[in-house]
Amino acid sequence: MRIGELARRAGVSPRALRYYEQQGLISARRSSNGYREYGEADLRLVSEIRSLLAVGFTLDDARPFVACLRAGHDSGGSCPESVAVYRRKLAEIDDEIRTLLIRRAEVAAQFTTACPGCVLRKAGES
Amino acid sequence: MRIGELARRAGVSPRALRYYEQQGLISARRSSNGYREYGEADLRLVSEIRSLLAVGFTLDDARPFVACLRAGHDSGGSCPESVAVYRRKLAEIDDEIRTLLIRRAEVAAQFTTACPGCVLRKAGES
DNA sequence: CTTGACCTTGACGTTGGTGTCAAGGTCTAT
DNA sequence: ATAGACCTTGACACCAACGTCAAGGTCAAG
Repeated sequence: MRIGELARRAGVSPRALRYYEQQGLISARRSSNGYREYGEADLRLVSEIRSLLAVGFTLDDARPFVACLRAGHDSGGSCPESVAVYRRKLAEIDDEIRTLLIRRAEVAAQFTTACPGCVLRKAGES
Repeated sequence: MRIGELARRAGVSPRALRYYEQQGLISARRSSNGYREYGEADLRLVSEIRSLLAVGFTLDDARPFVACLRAGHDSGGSCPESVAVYRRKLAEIDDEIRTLLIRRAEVAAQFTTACPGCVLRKAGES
């Protein structure tokens, strides 16, 4: 299939697919007229990439998963490198959550300090 | 005082101060040689901006706070517009926290689906 | 007079994952 | 032959808050 069909089937833009290729995540053989030609396995790769991006992974994070699938594993996340990325990502998310909780408290503190009493009243009164 | 001194006292770079000016947050009169000249009130404004940026506000968010101080209020957060920003920011942070919690769960779910058993073992085993 | 610390404006680089032209080649159907 | 649906590469735009040069003006001290 050509890039347009893969894009439709995977729910991405052709532009995105070219970008993934440029980043070395996917590849395509070329037909005689220069068009990219993809197989079913590529749809699989792109789907994996998409589901990872959807949960906040970067394309760089997705690399080991793609490699894992290409290596013949039936799951992109079953290789040691992917597992390492999973663990790192979970740690990163936990970190961000902690940071946000702290920040929320800091903002609330600044708020009450700057305008004691404002916090409990509705907007517009003060 | 000139830009360098204000920068040192506020703990920012001269570049940042010029940027704040370009964004309309602060202003400076010019001495005869073209140098920016600041007063103590400006240090106050910059400090306000900094403490807001430090907790994740954008420069745009900081605008009402600066305006509030310029209007003579002793706290940048005591004006209705600032209060509205505080509320909006708290809501945004809460949203981000919720999003991250959901994402954490999704990643963990993908992880266990992709590699059941990996989660509990140490890295490198599989 | 010259060093050197300060100041000026202007403009490009950073980060990620595309969107969106531009300018053109290819192929199918009518 | 021509419309139009597809493809190609290349390159700028985006968002935020600056960092970092470039190329030059200003001023006090030695």
